[in-house]
Amino acid sequence: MATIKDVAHRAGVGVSTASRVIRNKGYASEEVRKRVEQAVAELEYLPNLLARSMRGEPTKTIGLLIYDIVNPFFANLATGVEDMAHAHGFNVVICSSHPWNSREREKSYMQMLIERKIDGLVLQHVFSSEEYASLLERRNLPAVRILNPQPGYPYDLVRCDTRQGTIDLIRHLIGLGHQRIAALGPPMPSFQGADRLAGYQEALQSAGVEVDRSLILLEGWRTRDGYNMTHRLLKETRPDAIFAFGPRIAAGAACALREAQVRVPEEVALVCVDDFGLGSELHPFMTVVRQPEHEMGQQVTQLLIDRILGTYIGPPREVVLPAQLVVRQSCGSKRSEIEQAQSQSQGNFPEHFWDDD
Amino acid sequence: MATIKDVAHRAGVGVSTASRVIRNKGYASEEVRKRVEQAVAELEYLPNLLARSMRGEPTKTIGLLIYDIVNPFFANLATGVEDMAHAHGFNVVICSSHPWNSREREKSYMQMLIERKIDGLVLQHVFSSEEYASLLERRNLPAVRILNPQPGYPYDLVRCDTRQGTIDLIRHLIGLGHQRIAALGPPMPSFQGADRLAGYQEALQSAGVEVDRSLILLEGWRTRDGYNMTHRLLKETRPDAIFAFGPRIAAGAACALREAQVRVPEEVALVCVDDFGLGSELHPFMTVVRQPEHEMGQQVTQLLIDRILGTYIGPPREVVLPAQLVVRQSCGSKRSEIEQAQSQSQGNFPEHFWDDD
DNA sequence: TGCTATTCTGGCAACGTTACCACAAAAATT
DNA sequence: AATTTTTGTGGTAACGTTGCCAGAATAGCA
Repeated sequence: MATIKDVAHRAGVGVSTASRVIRNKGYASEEVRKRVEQAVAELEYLPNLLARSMRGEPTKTIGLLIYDIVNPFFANLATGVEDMAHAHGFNVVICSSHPWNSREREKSYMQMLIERKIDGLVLQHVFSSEEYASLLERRNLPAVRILNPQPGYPYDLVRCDTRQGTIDLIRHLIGLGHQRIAALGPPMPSFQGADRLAGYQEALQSAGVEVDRSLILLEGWRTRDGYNMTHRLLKETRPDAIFAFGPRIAAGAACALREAQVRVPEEVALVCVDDFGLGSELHPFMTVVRQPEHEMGQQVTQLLIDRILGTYIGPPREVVLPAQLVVRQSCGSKRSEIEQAQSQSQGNFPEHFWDDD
Repeated sequence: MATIKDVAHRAGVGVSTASRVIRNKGYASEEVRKRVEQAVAELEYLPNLLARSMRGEPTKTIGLLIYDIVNPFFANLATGVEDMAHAHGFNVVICSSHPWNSREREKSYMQMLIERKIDGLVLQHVFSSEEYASLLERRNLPAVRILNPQPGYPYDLVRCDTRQGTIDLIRHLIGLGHQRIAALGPPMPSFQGADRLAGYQEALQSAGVEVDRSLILLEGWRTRDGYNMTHRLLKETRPDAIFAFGPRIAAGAACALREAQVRVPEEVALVCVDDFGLGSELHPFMTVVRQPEHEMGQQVTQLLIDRILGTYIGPPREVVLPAQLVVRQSCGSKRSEIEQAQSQSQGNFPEHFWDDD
């Protein structure tokens, strides 16, 4: 309610003077400074950021466009973005387009962010239309990408090397004695899926294990897909291990395995990419390879802020972070008494709970 | 970049006329209308919302202040808020104060939201200081609360009847033949915790089961707390069932039970309030009582928008939604062959996966 | 003392938008 | 034909802020 005018009036000074004191910029006598500060406190004055940014100043706000905030993966990303943004005095407007991931919704978000005069944009979405790129370029609004590159457009990008992560994970399985490792993923023109599939095949080949096409099922990311694929798989064969491309697939697989009375990890190992949040504390204590979501969010925001402030000008940068192998218990198997012994010796004791502070 | 002036100039009309066409309000000839629309399209003009709201128009933005967006409970809440907000043409700025839940951070968020001239505020936080209430009242900024009331302030409130939900849950356990039911929760001056404790005691008493103080442990909400409490509990006694006040406690309990080689649900049942997201598909397939987070988010936003638009003026309203009992498998026990038979007949087949579309 | 430099202060324009007003033209009513 | 009403149009002020400038007071230096 109170404006700078009110403050100035109450302090008995001009608006410019009040403004200077408030922003702590330019000359002001000690006497005046005190009076203005008093007035600010009494009126609980807070500047109107809208008016400020109308003068062309940055809004100190960045937009974050992600697929689904309910997915803990993206939620962690978002907090990483928020962390780094706050550290630089920026605020974040999170737009989670799911479950209305229609084109219309995507566009409306984009427009809203521009209308609000955000200073920059973190994008995870792959544009469904070229139109959006032009919307950004026209206003030369800095934008950076996380996870997925935008084909044909050279944005700064932060991603995780899930190919290598998958290799680590599969090698770990092979090291435990598993040979027939099934792979459950999404249908194939898929950026995230391709890396995992490639890592899977590479790890097998480099270990001299034959890649059996019948062990690869590519039907979807959802829990239900994991469930269905596993049942189909078990009808035809009995693998040593199952590698799920994502945690939801893995959860569906765990479900199906239990129904088929196949014990994890005694009869079949089960691993996946990305973690479970709370579920990591539940059976079968999934061995996973984690993407450092929080750090990815931080880094991509750093890149964006460099662009906004002009700290970095130049060709697009790409930051690739390593994935992290988290060995729990779902990968142990009868073939690896060594590993089992080790895991038993330390019991089920979790070194870290997911919500440790 | 392009302003309404550019549009007007290109269409060969005055700014007011362009404005009228763009907002589709007031007179404009067909001829002119067409030219302006053409100019808008060619320039990819988007109005500057900041300038608009400087004229005193609402920003069509609401703020959401919650504890932790990574917690799926709050994430679901947030999407509920977003859903309803979007349905009314409002946008949402999510502020997740954890892990910097210091007073300072809380205040900085509050100020930021006010500076941005949001139209209203959804609060989950309990103010750590009276100061904040005055900040809102002074600007008579509409605010509503979710989950926790603010002691001493009559805000609209949406909450869930977890007391009754807990009663349903405990009665279900008693119906299965469990008598010695342990309760694991947070230390007691706790709003959320109190309801659950009350429900627990009420259900036992009304069923004529004696409340055994030694079965009640109140140490904290975290996984680690659940883990520690369970170990301590098992050292002294062997309950029929464990009721955890929250899913993290339950996960810690599951962990500890496994370490102690106590099988769930064969030897001890395990249930809790609030669901697991992905983890609901993992063993022990937890029986829970769910709060309808998404609907709570929607409803509280509806209350807020009523206040913003002036659709409702009057005393504070309180909406209490029922909790929903979700029976899975962790509650079955040797004492209830009936229930077990039933649950076995349908196998582990999950009727709904958490990410079904 | 006079001169320049420094410190302090407040008025004014501008940012992009829309409400209001004035006016012109056309249409409808006497 | 004279009038009122409706339709169409553009200028201007205002929203709250800050940059710029002009000017006043003070200080520093011959």
